[in-house]
Amino acid sequence: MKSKYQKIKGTFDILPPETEVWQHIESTVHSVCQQFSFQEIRTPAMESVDLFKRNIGDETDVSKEMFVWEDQSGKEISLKPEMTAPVVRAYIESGFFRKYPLCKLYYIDSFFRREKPQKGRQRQFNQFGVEAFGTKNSEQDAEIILIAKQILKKLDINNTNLMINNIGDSNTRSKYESKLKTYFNDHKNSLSELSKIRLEKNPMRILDSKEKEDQTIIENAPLIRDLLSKEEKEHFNAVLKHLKGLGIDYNENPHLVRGLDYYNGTTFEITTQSEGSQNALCGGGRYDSLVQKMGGPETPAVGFAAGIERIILEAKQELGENHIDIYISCNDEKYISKGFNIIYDLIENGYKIFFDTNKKNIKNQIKDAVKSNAKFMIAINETITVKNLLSKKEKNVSEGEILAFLKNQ
RNA sequence: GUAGCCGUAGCUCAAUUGGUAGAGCCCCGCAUUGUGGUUGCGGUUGUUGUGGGUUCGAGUCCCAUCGGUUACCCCA
Repeated sequence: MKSKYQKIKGTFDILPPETEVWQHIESTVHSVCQQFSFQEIRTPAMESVDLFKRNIGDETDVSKEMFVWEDQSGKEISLKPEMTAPVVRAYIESGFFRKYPLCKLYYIDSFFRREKPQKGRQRQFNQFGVEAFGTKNSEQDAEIILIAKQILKKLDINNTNLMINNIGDSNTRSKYESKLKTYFNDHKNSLSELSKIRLEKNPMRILDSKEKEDQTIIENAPLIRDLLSKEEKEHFNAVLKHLKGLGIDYNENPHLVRGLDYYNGTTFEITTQSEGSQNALCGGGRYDSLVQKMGGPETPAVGFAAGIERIILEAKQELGENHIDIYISCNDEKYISKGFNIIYDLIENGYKIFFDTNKKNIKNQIKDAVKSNAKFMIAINETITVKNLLSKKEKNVSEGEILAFLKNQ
């Protein structure tokens, strides 16, 4: 029917039976993260807008995609577009850096970005992610990646590609950026129109260019790897060694750079091999300076975030049949309180029931019960009839005999 | 932000060069079947996304708007 109201552009309802897929993913995330003793964190849907502007950049492109408004007191508020900044805010505000010197957190949440919707990209979207605070050590990078891989494995997503890189610290990055700028400037005439614009705005983005004419230039571009310090190289090699030891395949991708300033060191991304431009399932890396920049103590950190919508596109999980144990028919007003007592007993004993509160006639209820895959039907009247819908046998029992009767079936 | 395609019953879709809007599925009821998954009969639902325009006449053409979709830009 034509609805008077419709959902906001770029949002979607998650309806049954598809809800089951979401529940499956969420419970997998909970169980894997908890196996690694990561603890769940939940933060408000909205934050002060500076939390994001200051930390993910004032640059127009990114910040204009936030949902921002002024509340009645004139305060600028934003729906959260990502989770790293809120987690860091909570981490500092709650003093977790003292309580948990090594602090391992995970989340599952909805985020909001005012982008043009397309496949795998909505205005309200869902991610899960993990963040570990308090150590610079390479084994923490590897554990984070292992968790990501393990969750995907538990979800039967195996045709993925792990790309990994080390982008150095902010010094290295700015040196690299100017080197890149010089290099691309020297080849400016062969660059695509698009990349000429990128050259002014964000030269590192050229490395991601899809334009054909850019590819050779990109191949021969200077690599950030060559600018890394000795420690950074050692750290990177150590991470790779851990991954090898775990049997996790990876591709070093020297062109994998993250858009935000706060990243440093290890960066990685897990992509699918399926077609489509939105093929990144999961992205993460180190952000050793963010906690301090946000007013906390110097605290190294590493984490990742993964998009649930895109994972669902990959998971293609079959929906299970919706099994009901017992279909309850209680059509006579006189016996409804008896019916409720029986229902309560059944629930207390772990049965899954469907109570037909719509009072159809018994014949249609039988059809309904069969269609719903119920194993038993209990018709409550003056007598109580328990019917085994598989064997088609039925028996009249007293209220006290129901549980025993069911157990013997 | 830019561009292409699309928008008909709850769902999937049909409607020949513009001529009064249809099918299957689902749902509901009745009957029937070896008184339960069969089969038959009947029934509900649409101002063809919305608003304008052209025309004697528009689902079909034009404009706008909203929404969807795909790609680009961007991507925390």
